[in-house]
Amino acid sequence: LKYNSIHVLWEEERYTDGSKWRFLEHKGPVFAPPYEPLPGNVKFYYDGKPMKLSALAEEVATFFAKMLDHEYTTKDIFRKNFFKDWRKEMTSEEKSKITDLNKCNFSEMNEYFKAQSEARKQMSKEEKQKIKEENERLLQEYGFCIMDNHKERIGNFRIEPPGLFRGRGDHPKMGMLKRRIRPEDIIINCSKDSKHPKPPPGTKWKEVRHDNKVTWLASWTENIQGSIKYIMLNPSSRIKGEKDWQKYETARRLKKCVDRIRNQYRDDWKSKEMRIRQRAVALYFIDKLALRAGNEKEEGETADTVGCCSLRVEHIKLYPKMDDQEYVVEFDFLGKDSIRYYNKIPVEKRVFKNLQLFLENKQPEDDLFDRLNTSILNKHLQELMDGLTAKVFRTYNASITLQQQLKELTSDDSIPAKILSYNRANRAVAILCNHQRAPPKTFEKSMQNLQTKIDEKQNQLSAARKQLKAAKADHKASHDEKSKKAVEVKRKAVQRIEEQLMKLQVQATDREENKQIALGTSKLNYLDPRISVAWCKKYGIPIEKIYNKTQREKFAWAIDMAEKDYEF
DNA sequence: CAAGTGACTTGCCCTGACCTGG
DNA sequence: CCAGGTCAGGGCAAGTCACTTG
Repeated sequence: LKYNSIHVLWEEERYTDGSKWRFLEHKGPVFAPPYEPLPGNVKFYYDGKPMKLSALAEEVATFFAKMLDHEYTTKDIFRKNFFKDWRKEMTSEEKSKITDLNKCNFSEMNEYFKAQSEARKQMSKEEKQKIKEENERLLQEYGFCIMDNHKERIGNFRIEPPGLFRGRGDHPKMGMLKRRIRPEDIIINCSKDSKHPKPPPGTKWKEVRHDNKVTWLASWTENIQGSIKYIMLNPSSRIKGEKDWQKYETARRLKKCVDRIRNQYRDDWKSKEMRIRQRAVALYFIDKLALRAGNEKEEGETADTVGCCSLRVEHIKLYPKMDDQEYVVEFDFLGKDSIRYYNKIPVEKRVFKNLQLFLENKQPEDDLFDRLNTSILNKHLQELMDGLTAKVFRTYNASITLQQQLKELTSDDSIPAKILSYNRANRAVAILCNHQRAPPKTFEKSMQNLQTKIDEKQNQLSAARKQLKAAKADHKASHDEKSKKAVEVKRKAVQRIEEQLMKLQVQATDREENKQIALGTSKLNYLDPRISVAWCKKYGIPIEKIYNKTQREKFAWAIDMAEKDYEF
């Protein structure tokens, strides 16, 4: 019954004036719990002597003490930033006394927190249940809002607690104090005719506004980068789902005109104008390698990372010949989240010659594409196709790769084997997008455990086979019904063990191949879920094998829409 | 245009709840 | 029942991109 389906509802409810909702009511955010001073017996020592800290100074000290086991606290920049910000919270007396972080001893505090977390783990079932219930109550009260005619789950209704900023990679601001957010910092967004959220007793909101051109419910400005943080809805909400759907529809429109665009940029490699050649080579990289756009960043404010448009001379090396390949480009740079991108690829001669040209008379730290930035590139893309931006290529190439790989890899085999194929297709996309993860700390061990299980299963199998053989021999000798039955039983047993063994082996392969690759990001953000839904329907795979509960909620629209013949 | 602002998506990591096997 | 392992979900940092401002 299409009448009932989600996208029909969406079509009906879409506003044409850029407004995102008519009615919005919520309870406001949940604030971080207030600071609880340390018990008197837990001491901070300066220069070997115990020292009682003022509440504010103590609170900031505990942030550091909690992280003592972390590598961060050994880093110079982290320590320097922390100490500077900590001193700002000290009384003048403390400030004059505490002048050297190396003389600070937080270990008692650190042990106290460790003991606390240990105690939390040791809590009785009843105590744990009570906490769970309290969390559930908070979720029910603050975790939902009404947007237009729907009750929707809020994504993050808790305000971030104060603490020490941990940037990724070589971040110049690591260790700085993230200050506590108060009601006076919060802007509330809701509709005029709703019941407005109440600030905690004795406090005020910074502002209450009624802006239905945006989707957020509350916002505040954080003090590290001065950027705005938002409270928004959960991915399962209409407003997020609809946007997600649109994203994939844009990518599908790119599919229709990608040949034209590719021909265009290949032509542009020959342009008389440098800026056009640069634009064309950059677009080629974005398309072929799924690189990110690469906005400029403020130097010294963040870690030094780049994307396509911000690549520097030092990030690529050119090899006219390498092994048996010609015109090889070697990329080596830190991308988003300071994840290393390393790749060697052969390119077309024209691209290679252009790159040589771009490199002429430049220093390693100069921009590779000095006549290009993301704004220029996206303006160009917008002219090529309505709604086209650099990141659409990532979405398009990721989704089309999944679809192709599924066609290629799906075997006429058992369900576990099919799921391995799915994971491999997913993995191809993750590799394309360079989605990496740190190998899990328990990786080696868990591989070993799995291997042990496989060995055991193999022993079981040979034992079962022996028994089957014996039973067959027995039957040959006696030819009676009873022995015939015994053979059948043994045969079944062998079959079952074989299946179990196969399952374990598939699992081991999958895990090994996945050691340093993160599948989650592409699954959640780049792969048109309708491709996966269609694949499940086509091969009779239960959707639960591919998407867990949260993912099924996020992709409810796709599960509702896609039939087995869906084509991206 | 350059720089700044705002809104929204994408990304990796950690924690703690849950599950399983001994 | 407990210890150990796994995995979902939360947390929040770091991108993209449109738009405004000078």
